[in-house]
Amino acid sequence: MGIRPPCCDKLSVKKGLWTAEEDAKLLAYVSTHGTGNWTTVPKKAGLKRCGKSCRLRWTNYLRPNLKHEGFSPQEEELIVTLHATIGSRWSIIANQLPGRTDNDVKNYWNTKLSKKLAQRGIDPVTHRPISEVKQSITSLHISGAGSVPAGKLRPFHVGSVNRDLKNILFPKPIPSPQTASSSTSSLLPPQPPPQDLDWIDQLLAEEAFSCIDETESHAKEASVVCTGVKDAAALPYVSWEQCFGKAEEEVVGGGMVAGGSSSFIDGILDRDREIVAEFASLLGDNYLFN
DNA sequence: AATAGTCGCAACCGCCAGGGG
DNA sequence: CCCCCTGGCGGTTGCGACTAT
Repeated sequence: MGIRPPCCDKLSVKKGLWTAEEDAKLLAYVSTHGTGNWTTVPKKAGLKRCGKSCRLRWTNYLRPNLKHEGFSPQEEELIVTLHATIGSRWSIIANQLPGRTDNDVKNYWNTKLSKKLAQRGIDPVTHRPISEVKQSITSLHISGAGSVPAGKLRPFHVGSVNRDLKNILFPKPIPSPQTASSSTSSLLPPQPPPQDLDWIDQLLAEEAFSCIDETESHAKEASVVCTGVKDAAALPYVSWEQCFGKAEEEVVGGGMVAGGSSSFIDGILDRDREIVAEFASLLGDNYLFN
């Protein structure tokens, strides 16, 4: 890779905050001539700025119909939901928020939302409970090769912040009557989170809800692994701690748990493919996997 | 009142993809 | 097909405003 030439003559270009006069010049020029070729805009508008800087100033601040007030709870919800789903693709997220720019959304995420999530014990990167993320990291260290027991892998989880979107992406299976009424189980039957919580509380409540739900099914899977009995339905219920304890011993001992286990990275990649497929319309065809 | 620390936003930087010659 | 230019994007930094000591 060669050294890229600068996008403009940096020595004669002004940097830093824009003055009201510069804003007025840029606004006046773009209002009458449109944006067109940004590299020629500063010269034609009488500005000692880089074209790139002009474009940024226009799109992030001067463009009409931009919102300059704080983010509403509904906008917060949407940002968190979309970030949980597609990650830090700020331009795509911003496109779903009329009047907001990618820079706005990115700044708001970095300064407010990520901290808010972290304070509530949610990892802002994975949107999973921090304790669970730490445990996954510990497991990675234990296994060394990057493999984790089956139960350690949970699907990438989206909170309840946008129910319509979430129901499309992650339809929750209706609990079977058997599961729902299993009063003999040492685990409480899964209860849907109450509807009157704020979005972060709901996020936490659903995390707990899904942990219970998935822990039970993973325990069944692990039972098969631990006991060697193929038909999970025929097995007596074995607690998750029992099974995972045994599985972890095998991992520590150098052996990998057979069946039902998968690579941590593979799990992430698989989920990523699913997400990309679901959001193909937003991401464009280039992101589709063959 | 002075200083240090923190926060939030605007802007910059470097990389990449796409289009045109 | 290759090269160059431009626009777009995400990560990072700079700096003023605010708060705590």
